Amino acid sequence: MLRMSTLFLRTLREDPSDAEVPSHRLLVRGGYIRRAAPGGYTWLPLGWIVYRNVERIVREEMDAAGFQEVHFPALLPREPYETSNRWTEYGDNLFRLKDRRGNDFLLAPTHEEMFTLLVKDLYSSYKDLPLHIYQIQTKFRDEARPRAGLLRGREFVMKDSYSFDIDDEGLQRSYELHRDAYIKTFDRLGLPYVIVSAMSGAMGGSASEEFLAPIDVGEDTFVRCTNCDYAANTEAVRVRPPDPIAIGDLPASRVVDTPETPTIQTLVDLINARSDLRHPDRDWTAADTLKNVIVKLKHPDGTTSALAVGLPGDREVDLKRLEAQVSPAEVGVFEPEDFAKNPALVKGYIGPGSLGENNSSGIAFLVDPRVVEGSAWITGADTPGHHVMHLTMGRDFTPDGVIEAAEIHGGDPCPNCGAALEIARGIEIGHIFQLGRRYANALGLTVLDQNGKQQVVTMGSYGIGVSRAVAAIAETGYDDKGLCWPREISPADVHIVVTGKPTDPTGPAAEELAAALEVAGLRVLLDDRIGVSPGVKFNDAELLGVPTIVVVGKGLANATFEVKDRKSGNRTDVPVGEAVAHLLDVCR
RNA sequence: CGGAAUGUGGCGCAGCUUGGUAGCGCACCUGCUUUGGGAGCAGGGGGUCGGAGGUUCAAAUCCUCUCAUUCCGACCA
Repeated sequence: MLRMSTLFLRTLREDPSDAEVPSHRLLVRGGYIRRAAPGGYTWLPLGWIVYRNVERIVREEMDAAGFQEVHFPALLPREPYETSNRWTEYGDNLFRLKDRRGNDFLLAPTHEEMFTLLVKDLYSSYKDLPLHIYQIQTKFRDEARPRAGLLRGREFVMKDSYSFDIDDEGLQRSYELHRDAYIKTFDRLGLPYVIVSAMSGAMGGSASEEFLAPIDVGEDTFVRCTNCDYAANTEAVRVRPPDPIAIGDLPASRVVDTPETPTIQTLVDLINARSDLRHPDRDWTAADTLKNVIVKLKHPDGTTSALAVGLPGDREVDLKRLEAQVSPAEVGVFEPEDFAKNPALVKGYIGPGSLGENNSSGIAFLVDPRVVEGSAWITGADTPGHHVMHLTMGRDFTPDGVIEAAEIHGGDPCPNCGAALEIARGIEIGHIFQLGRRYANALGLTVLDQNGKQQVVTMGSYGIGVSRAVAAIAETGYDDKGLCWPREISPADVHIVVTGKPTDPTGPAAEELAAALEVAGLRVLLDDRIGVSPGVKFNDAELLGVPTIVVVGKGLANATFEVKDRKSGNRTDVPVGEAVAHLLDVCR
């Protein structure tokens, strides 16, 4: 039994000034966590109970799926990460340190290498596969900007699992197995989620999905269809291209004099104002123009190259989407001195005439999927003060390829069904993906197949942010009074509030109830503090967020307890004699 | 890494412009009263004002440097 009189807890009446998001604010105010370092939090007794409840559910679901738990050190030597090239690729996000002999170590940000090596160490036959192993471990990432309390820390707990299969079909089955296990886990945690297709990013590999809890304070942007079940991370959205247009007798392209039109808007205004250029049926819009943006790609080997992206003028380049396409290269700004080095580029009037590997600039020219064969555009004429109209793809220019780099707008058509997409934010609570053979290849994980031949093992990698899930759960269930935990997560089933004078019979009655509930198997938090006013106790109970609150007070004169549901606020007077049965009913 | 803000008892803040005994609310301790929605009265403990250097008879306050934190952006399995 938890007793408020002795619990290591101090609730705060006011919000801490450094906490912005609700979960962070309420977890600190309610005495669940305390900040110990930037991006690092101490779990206080109530918080630790909540954390362990989440961890237990995750573990039970992994075990139920037949996965086996192992546990690695967080402190690891450099070599395996050197071999997989992540000692370099992880960059500044890796916590690095040296031992007394000057050898390099790291605090693991994730454990693909170690799992791969462990399996290599023990297994050597296809008969041993498939294998699914996991751990629940503290991870370290030197985030440039930790924020939002537990949502993005530099030290956090993650459940990471790995699957090992002999072939792609096996990997697919392992992936599905994990997907199902994740669905069960998040359902049990009471977390709402959307499964979105995602990019695999720096991890390498192919198929990848994220579980996002749709919450506005989340850092991930995703789209979902208002009609069908399509959902995707914005990086992973594939634009639905329009049908190609027969070129036939489309108007010939024509260069027009457009002085003082360095921006899309000034250009559109000018051509709409000129009778000889006006569209016969409607006004021209920014979407009729083709904007050509030059970026600089920084490759991992240190070299740079230029890339031109052509996209409808009503859209900006979405850097995240672009980077996901060009990864592992990074995207940088094409500086004025870069322009100076390439005289074929006329700033403000760049067009397909100069772009492309075989044209004057020599810069690779990739276009948005909306730029289909037969589509006609108003775009730069590569001469100062001039644009070209009716420039038609497939007739007047041919780009080097297609790239998904334009920003996604709410209302864009769904790639599946064509209905409108909506944009939402979410917290990434889980990520599953098919790693493939990257790590197995790098670290030499092979097994003998039926024919006695060495085969490289294919892997899947699956993560749940356990400490982040605590915050996400807090984030999905709170109100202006405080937290509201799902029962299985809550630090207790019942929070008993005792009111009245110390000499009143309420104290002993509450003790008796608490003891009886414990015997019945319920977890009890008893506010037995003496001399604390009822208002303080009520407010603390609501702040702490135990799902069922029992008030032992005035009603006792009529032999009743008051039972309150934290979430709905509904109150019921229950006769003392029926209280245990009633509460068991409520809590089970 | 760019932009902005903030560092004063456990928490929230004032004081800084115009240098002169470090203050308020909450929390904490003692006593009495109070006890169904963050009680009252009285008394009390706790802070070298983020750090270093400088100016000055005198620095929380002015100057320089520095560190840290938070927010926005960039970055991020």
